Amino acid sequence: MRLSRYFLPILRENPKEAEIVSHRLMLRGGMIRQEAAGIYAWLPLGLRVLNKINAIVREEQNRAGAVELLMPTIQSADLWRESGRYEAYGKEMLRIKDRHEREMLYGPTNEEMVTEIFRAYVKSYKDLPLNLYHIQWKFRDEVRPRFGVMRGREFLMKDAYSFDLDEAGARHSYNKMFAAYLRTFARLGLKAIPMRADTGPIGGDLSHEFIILASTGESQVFCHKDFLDYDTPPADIAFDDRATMQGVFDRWTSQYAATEEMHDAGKFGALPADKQVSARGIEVGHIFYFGTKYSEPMKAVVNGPDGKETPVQMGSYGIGPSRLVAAIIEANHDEAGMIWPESVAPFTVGLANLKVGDSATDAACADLYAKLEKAGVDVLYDDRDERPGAKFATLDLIGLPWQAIVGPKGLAEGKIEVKNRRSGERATLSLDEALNRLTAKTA
RNA sequence: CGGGGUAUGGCGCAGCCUGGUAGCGCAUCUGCUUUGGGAGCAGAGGGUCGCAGGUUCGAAUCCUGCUGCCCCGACCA
Repeated sequence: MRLSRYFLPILRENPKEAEIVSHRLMLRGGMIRQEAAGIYAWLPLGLRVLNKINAIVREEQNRAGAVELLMPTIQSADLWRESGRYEAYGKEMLRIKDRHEREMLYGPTNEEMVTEIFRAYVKSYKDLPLNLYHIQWKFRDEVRPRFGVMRGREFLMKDAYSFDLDEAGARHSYNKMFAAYLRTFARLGLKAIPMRADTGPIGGDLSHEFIILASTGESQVFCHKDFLDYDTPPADIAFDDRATMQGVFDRWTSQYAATEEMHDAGKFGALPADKQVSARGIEVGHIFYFGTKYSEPMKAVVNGPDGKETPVQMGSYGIGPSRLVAAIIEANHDEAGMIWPESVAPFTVGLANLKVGDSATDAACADLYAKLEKAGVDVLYDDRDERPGAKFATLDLIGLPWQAIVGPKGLAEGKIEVKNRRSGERATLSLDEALNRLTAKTA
């Protein structure tokens, strides 16, 4: 992409409303625009990151056996009356009437609807287990939205729903999502720690929040230091093997880890002092096992092997991709701006032409740009007629992992500079060497 | 939902107390000079001062009502 033809509205000054670093940087970097309290438009750069996160989330859901569909944002109130949550959910649910005065709502979550879909088609235990998920916009009319997309009213959520015949099966489904979440967050460059959680209004008796540690986190969390060094389950792990999945779960729940609400100061205090981690955390995922809470009132039943109708055992599993964009920034930035992990970077390489109009510089840039594109590298070519300082500042701000800096001084020696945004490491290379390095990095 | 702020060009702000030509920096546009860490000079454009009433010869400024947005607390992917 040529920057001169892109839409990247960078702000030089800090917007006054942005209190936390991710919000500030997302506004400055032209990633989002606030349209109302807690409601944001995703500008091109922000959308690229969001889409990359979605792609990783999707891959890991699919790997764990979940099946993607897409449910609507608008739901019927009647559906929610069946589960009893239409009254229970309260003011956080945005209620709407259509032209026929029918009561509708903008979905804050989808347990009811997915249960309705399930019961309409699945009648036999032979069709289980089943896990359906979608990535869809949700609306929760928070009393006080804040921190940009970290706590928006409208937000994107990946929500998966598992259906099993019995509790043992449901636990396996839970464990599969548990493992998939560990993999997902690791691929996003985050160290997420599962912590036992309150089940809240979703209900149920088994629940974990996935928390990343960041100084600006909203909640206080406590955990055993060893978690920080645990290995992520490999891509080829046997998701369908119950013992293997239980092993992952057991290992990642073997040490103390809790959010403030579930904190047990006594247990935590019993850990060796050098293993006690007390930090701020950001919740980036939440999984629940809630049995027949919805299947019973909504009559989602299957015939078991014994021929009897049995309400299915359910669980739900949420990840907030829009919140993750902010969370990743909170965990990856410096004074100059964002520092994207390569897996979610909006572009992998920023190519800076330091002297637009200089024929040698223009030619070298055009050549490198074409070759990088051909090699399948996402490259943002800063071909604007700006001074070098402005280009460096822009590239540092938007945090692309690699910067290829091409100017007349280096070209006189046949060299360009390749800079790593995270380490600050610079290498002076020939065009070919630079091309090799930059394509190798994204292989 | 309680408490506290705030609203003036795209962004950041001053002006309001004490009513009288709407201003500054950045950004934008034009020209020239510049070009390896957010350039310099010269010129230009852009604002019914959140909305609605009221007071007044005259309101960004004073009064009343409303709305948006932000912050602090209790709740949440």
